[in-house]
Amino acid sequence: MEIRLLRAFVVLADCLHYGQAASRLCLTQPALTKQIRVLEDRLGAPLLVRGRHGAALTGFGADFLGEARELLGRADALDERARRMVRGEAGRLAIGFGLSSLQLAPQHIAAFRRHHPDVEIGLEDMSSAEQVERLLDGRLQLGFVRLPVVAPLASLPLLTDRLVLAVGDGVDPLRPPTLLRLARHRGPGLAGEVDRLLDHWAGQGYVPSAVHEAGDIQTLLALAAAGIGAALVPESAVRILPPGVRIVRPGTDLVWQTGLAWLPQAGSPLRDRFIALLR
Amino acid sequence: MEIRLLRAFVVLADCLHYGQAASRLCLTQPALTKQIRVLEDRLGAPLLVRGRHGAALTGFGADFLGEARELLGRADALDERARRMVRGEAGRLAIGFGLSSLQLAPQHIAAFRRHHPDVEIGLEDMSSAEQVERLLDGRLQLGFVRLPVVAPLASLPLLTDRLVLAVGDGVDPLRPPTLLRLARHRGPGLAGEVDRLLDHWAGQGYVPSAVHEAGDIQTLLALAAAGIGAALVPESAVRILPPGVRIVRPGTDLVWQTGLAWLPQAGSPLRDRFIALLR
DNA sequence: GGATTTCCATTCCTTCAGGTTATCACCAAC
DNA sequence: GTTGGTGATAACCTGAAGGAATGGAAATCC
Repeated sequence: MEIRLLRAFVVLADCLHYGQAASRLCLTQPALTKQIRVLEDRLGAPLLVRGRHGAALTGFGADFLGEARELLGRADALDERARRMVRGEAGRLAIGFGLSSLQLAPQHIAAFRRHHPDVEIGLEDMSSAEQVERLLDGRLQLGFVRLPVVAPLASLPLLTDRLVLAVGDGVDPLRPPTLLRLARHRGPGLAGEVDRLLDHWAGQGYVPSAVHEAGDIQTLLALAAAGIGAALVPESAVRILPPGVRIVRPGTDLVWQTGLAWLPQAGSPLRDRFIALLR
Repeated sequence: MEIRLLRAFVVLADCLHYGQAASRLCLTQPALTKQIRVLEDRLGAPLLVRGRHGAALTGFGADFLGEARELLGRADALDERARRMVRGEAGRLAIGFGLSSLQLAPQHIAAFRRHHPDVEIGLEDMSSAEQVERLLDGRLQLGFVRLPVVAPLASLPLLTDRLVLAVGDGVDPLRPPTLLRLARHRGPGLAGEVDRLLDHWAGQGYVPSAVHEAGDIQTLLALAAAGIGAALVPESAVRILPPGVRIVRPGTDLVWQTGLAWLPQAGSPLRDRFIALLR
């Protein structure tokens, strides 16, 4: 089923006059005659009866006309949609986000959706490490992740969380027996700050006896409350502080940034618009 | 948007290998390469990135793939549907029916629909005269009408109604003052029978003083009940006989047939199937 | 590390589908 | 009869689409 033939037929059915239809199609009349004959041959039945004054649709022609119009409309819509996809006004954007970006992602995504209602946004909830993996293999175009991100990825910092120490009663925040930190896979950016803290302590002649990991911040705080040690947590965690735990600034400034990450070489105008909107 | 290019792209996106895709399309690899490049040029953006081991979709390519598949599916469906239209298994059938065929049309249409579920049937309620007009100009393919029908139309008798006289108390059914008949435009076949009745009466030396027309049978019967005269009605009208009216056979056999009518030269396999089913 | 394989791009050539011009055939209206 | 309008046909031309052969770069294999 060639679009060209359908278009010829639909225009001809509109004016029921080969000459006029041909000029509307920017063709000559014999060319149109041929196209219609080809279409009729392919279908195996006549679409029009040629009278002396113009042509008239056959019953089959009338039935077929509706279907042809339908398909043509969809073909044109696809053309238009493709153009908009190229310009970055339509398409699909797969965006990852995690617990760390719960305050961040929704508002930005909502803003983007307001500007680009035709863009289908696929939101996928996963850890920063998973997001990085999927950004690298292309399953994700954008991710709200803990910064920094590794080499081929680019990023835009959006939110800076100060890191603080949470300690239970009776624990010396400056020399805690154990340092409690979030598991490595939950936040790639944390490692550097942990090292900076340990270096800072080492400079003061102190080395904690152990570094423990936990999978989420609630667990870290619970361990701190039990007097196990000092938990290195983002300052925003004060909202979920259990009783008997207090917040202490470490001796050195430690930060944990959350931001948007992407793979620059996997360019997509849609993605670039999203980034531009956040800048 | 050429179907050919979309098909090439979709197949290529399926196997992500130019050689394999080309052979599936019954093409050589350079031809496919060219088609994809043409498509990319038209769209204005690359659909795939060519790696050393096969190709991979770009983000845009993946977005576009879904849309392309959609359109291709519809194009193929149109092909299939067109084939079935030609074979008379799909399409649209405009059928007229009137009050006179209320007992007739629904059951036949239901039977046809059972045999051909993909046929869209447009039912149009109108008088026999209107049906004839629309059959002649092609707006109707079939009509359940009073017979006989005029010259270029063909017909199939389906139901024979005996015509009887309905008279009120105190009216002589053999010499009624007035003959009450249905309006001419409501039943073309009635005129001949009316004439036969008048001839029959004339042969017996009787001529009614007037012939009155009414638009529907209820009115005719009401007039008869009022003693105006004798109403010539189909025998099936006994079901709606008002009190004080009795049925009398006229001295001669008068019939009124209902049947299916169509315009033979406006052939349509669908229509022919409908007719064949009733034969 | 060179030979081989794999896979896509390029080049060149052929073919034929699709277009144009010119003309014909037919009917209707004047 | 003539003229005008309409679609069909014929002859020809162009260029788009496909095929064969080749190129070239990465991966693979001894």
